Amino acid sequence: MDTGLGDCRARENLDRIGDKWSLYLIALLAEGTKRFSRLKREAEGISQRMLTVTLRGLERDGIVTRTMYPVMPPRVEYALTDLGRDLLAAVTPFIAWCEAHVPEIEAAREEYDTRTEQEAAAFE
Amino acid sequence: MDTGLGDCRARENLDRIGDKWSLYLIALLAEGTKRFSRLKREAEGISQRMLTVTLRGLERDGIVTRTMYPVMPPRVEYALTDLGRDLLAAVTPFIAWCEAHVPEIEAAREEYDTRTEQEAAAFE
DNA sequence: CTGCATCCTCCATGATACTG
DNA sequence: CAGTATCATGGAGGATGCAG
Repeated sequence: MDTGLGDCRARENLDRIGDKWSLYLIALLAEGTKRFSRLKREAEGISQRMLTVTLRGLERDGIVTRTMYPVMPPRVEYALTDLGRDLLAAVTPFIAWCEAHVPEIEAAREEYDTRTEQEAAAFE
Repeated sequence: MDTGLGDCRARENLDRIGDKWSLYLIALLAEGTKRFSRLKREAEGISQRMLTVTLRGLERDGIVTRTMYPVMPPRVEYALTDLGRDLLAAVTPFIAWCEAHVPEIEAAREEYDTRTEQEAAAFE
């Protein structure tokens, strides 16, 4: 089975998704065009700085568009591009997988942790 | 569109994939059971430490199995679990997306960079 | 061969304060 | 409102040496 992951390029793009906020913001923008302040509110826990930085990266990659209205106070709107929507669609199966297997994974972790603890104890 | 990403759990699992080596190793193991030294060879650029650390994490999450043969010299084999194979299948669309859109993304980056450079120059 | 311990570096992220 | 600038920091990851 060749997954194409040996290819450096696929791994580079993982970074676009793998950071802390990108996918989250993409998901929020999938609901429609939103302003900076709204994203700030809805992306729980994000700092202003990381919101700016992450949006810049997404804009640079052609995943979101940034529209600035020269009014006072400023108004800036962000929206997903077609590329961005495609991306989200491609990641959806993974998101579904996560939700489906969360209990399984947590169980595996607990089982692993208790098992290794016992081994550590037996070592005494 | 609800992507389920607001859910903290989905974002936690992104970490399992989003790190530097996990998905790479999963892809390599999709080709079949492999020994530590072989993974070390095939995962180009990985350090011994990160190979160990990453495999431990995957084992803990129930994504790979670790089988140790008590011989001299040691022989340890890693293999994907069913859960791991499921995971890889779920991520495949994303990998395909990456390969399909690499040129598009690189073009967007260049366009963005030259555009912002011009704006910076115009600011002088 | 496989893997742990140690040390070290760098970068992603966060906190805070300031600005058009 | 939507940023930018600055500083601080934790943790990911790499290098190296040792061990069973």
